[in-house]
Amino acid sequence: METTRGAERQRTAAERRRRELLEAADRVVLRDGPQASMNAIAAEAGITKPILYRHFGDKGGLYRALAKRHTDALLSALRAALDAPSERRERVEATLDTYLAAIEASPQVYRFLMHPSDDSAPSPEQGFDVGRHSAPLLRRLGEELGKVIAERVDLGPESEQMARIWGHGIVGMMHAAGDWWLGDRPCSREQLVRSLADLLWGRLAEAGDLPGGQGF
Amino acid sequence: METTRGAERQRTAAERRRRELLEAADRVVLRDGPQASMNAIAAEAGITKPILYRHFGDKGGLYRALAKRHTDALLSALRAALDAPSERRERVEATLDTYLAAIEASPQVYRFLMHPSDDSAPSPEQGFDVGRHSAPLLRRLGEELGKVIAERVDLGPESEQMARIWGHGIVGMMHAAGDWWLGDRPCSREQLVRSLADLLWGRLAEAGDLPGGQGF
DNA sequence: GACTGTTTGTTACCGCTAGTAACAGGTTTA
DNA sequence: TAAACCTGTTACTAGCGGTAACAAACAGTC
Repeated sequence: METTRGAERQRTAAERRRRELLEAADRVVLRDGPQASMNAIAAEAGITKPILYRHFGDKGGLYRALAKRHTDALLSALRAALDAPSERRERVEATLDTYLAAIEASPQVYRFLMHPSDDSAPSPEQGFDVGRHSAPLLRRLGEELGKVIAERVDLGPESEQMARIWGHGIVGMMHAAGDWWLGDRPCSREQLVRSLADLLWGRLAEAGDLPGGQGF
Repeated sequence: METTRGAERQRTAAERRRRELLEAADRVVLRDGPQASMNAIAAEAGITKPILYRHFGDKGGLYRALAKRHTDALLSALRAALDAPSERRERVEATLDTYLAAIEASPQVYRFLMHPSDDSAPSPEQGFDVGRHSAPLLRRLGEELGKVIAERVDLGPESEQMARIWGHGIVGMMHAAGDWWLGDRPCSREQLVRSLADLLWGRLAEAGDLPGGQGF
């Protein structure tokens, strides 16, 4: 019986095809932005729409598969920075810098991951599904960082909840500052990293009021 | 000559109409989410599409007008909290709480403002216009907060740039944490506010390492 | 070799969207 | 009365995501 070997070969062929399709989709998204159409992606891959739909279900499926690749790559880079053997402050700065370097290196990828023109779920239900349409990458980063903080930092009672809050907060800080910085590039990356680390290190609390007007 | 009085009357009539249309759009967006169609909005207002287009140009124009109303409202609430006469820490907590209370009170509005299903600018150009597709509300909040910090806090040399960075960073922190919190509501608002303020007050730097594994 | 099922691919369509052209009636100005 | 303008309509376009129906190539089975 040739069943198993034939099936095997077909499966690997399908996987290779899928990779090819994802690479074609990647090129189109990098060229046209997140609003790239399924037609354009199919054309780039040299095929027609229904095949794309057979492989990925719907547009959201394709975009999710596409996002997962980039997200995993960024996440492992961040994990490496987070695990470097050095002082806490240095590790924080290295992590911030890794993230900023990544979004600086390929802003199109970043834009796709963060603002995916979100129609991944047409969502007929209208409950309190707020954040679900937000970029899932941010959530994932926030959760990961929260876990790392909970594992390594002593925050007293209710440590775990505070660690999760901080994880999401710090990731949000990094993201918003990076997004703004990437737009009009008002300073060097080093300066941005240092300023954000200073913020996390409590310089806001320490700084004195400026003369004139009420203090902050 | 009746010219001026007639023109006046017509202008105010047009403005009233515009307000009515915006209110109808508001209802639909609150009901259907940010992907509400122009047809649905026109139907809610009791008219047909071309009138909508005559008033607002395109969908982006309508959404921008709609967003401005809510943004202005939120912004003035935040400014009030930021100007309250009390200690810096209290003011920071009040501001965080004001923001979180607002998004808690009407998550649909929040979702519209933050994830506007961004087609406000079809953007034929494909330069480094990254953040432009992000929610403009966050940028505006970040800039405002940066200004406030620069005015009131003494940060030494290069104070202004650091203040802007901090403004965007703090707003991003507030936003990401709020977005996550609104999703699965893992703790009370007070606790969230306190934890974020603690983060800004440098507790991350002060906290000790947890035993086992490398520190953070 | 003939038969059957699965995979890969196509064309041609559906319903929906944003946006527009062209035209009809009412009111103000001259 | 006639010109100008505003408000509103119907009917259309082009493009989108998504699908049904069908054609060919290939596997394994009798």
